Amino acid sequence: MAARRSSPPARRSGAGPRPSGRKAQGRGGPRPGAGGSGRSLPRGNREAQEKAIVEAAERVFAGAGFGGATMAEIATAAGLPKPNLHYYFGSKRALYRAVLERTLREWLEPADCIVAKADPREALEGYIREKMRLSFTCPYASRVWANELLHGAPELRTTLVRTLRPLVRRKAAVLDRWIAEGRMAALDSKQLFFTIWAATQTYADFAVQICAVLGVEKLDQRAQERATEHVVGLILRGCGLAGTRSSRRK
Amino acid sequence: MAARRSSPPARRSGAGPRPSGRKAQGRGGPRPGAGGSGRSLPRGNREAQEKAIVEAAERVFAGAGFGGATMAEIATAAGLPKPNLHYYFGSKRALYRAVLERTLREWLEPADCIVAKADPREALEGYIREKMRLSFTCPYASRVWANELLHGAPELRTTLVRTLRPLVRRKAAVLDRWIAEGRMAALDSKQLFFTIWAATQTYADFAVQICAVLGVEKLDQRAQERATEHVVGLILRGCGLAGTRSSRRK
DNA sequence: CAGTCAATTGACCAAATGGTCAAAAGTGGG
DNA sequence: CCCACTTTTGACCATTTGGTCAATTGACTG
Repeated sequence: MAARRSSPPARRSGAGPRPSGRKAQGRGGPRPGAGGSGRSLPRGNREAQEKAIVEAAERVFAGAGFGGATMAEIATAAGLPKPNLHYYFGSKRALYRAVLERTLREWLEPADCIVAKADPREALEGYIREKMRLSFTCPYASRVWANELLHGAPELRTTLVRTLRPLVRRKAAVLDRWIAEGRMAALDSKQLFFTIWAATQTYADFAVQICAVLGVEKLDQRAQERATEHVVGLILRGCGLAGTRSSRRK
Repeated sequence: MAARRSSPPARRSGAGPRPSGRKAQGRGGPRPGAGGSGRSLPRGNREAQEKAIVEAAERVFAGAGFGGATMAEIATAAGLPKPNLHYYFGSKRALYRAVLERTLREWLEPADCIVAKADPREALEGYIREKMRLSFTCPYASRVWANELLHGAPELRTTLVRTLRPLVRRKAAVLDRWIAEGRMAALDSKQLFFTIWAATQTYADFAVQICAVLGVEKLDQRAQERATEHVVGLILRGCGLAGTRSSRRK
């Protein structure tokens, strides 16, 4: 755990005067190792590499959690040698944080449609549909996020308080106004967000369970639409916003 | 009585011809080892020990996932030396499975109240309330389960298909009958289960997020009741079961 | 072409971890 | 008290894993 290494990616700066134990000496076998190698990816610039690494990391972290994922696995998934990940991100934790930050953006964005001047039903329906769409199209991001929360959010507890909380406060205020104006049922607006998040992201986070119960290998277009209509319908009705027109498709 | 050993702790199954590497041996010397010791726990019988281990494991697995949890940590949490865990469960995976199996029972039980002869509103309300209660009282179990699903359910995919699926099929049939009889709104009964699970368990799985957004350290009795009334109200309304009487408290 | 700096990579290492052993302690019967 | 059997432990080990380095390659400039 030494090497705190808070320094940014490259920033190699002067030659690390690391005391380096360096006791070493040849282990028993020289280990041919090496083997193959041969470059494979048409490396692009720094940005492209970082993106490739973060995307690979997202998949691996989503599939095994922070503790279960290994840098070697991520490196393989990204098609790069392991030291490369450290070159760009410094440490496993730093890479993990990068993945989480990327996820946060996707997480907050959909709420943009909830504004005072919008129509309550349209705004909420749009929000739910967008959340459902993201659950189906970007399940990895949702899972990484879920995994982090599940384990107590060790990396982003402060982010939750500093970013998510204010956002929810603002959006909840909008809902409260709609409620006060009698435009939707009276309910706890913050809790409503929790329910919407849960109901929509369950299709990304717990997809295996849903597929197992439905007896399918994977949710096809048709099943995704069914699920979306169900969630939209149930929640809108729960909010007293049951549009007369069921608003087929988006 | 040899019978004692009925419960096959390490699955050693008879003369398990475990291929066990059984490599070398003859360590340096006999190693005096066995120094002080000083027992600490008033050990009970086999059953009590296993229970203590599983409970400790549940907490640790919930907090770090399968990959992030370590046997040493679980041993410490259980107040036992590490080899003890292996003596009773054989391996980390086996212990993990034991935890999951324990969780499964809690998971399925609450659905018992959903039977054809029951009143739709009362049955669903009771189910949701029980799920909420479990989320608040046994968050660890829910988190272990969630973590397993999140990572693709490598250990219990078959259990999902063989146990959960049939159960949902039966319960969904009950709901479908109620729907056909016009006793509740027409909706996809299986999807309804997904939504109920998600909406209720989010209070266990993602408690940190909820606490962060609400700006509290922990959900107290009052907050738990608020959350419960919210979920019950929203879903019942969504199912067209809005009891005229809001059914305060249970 | 030499010089400089970013990017790349194979080889290693120290620490952590799942798992194993053999030597104790109990425990109960004869 | 001896014997057979179950439990309990401290000490270890093989392997995995995050992380580091020195050396090398590539691109761009003067």
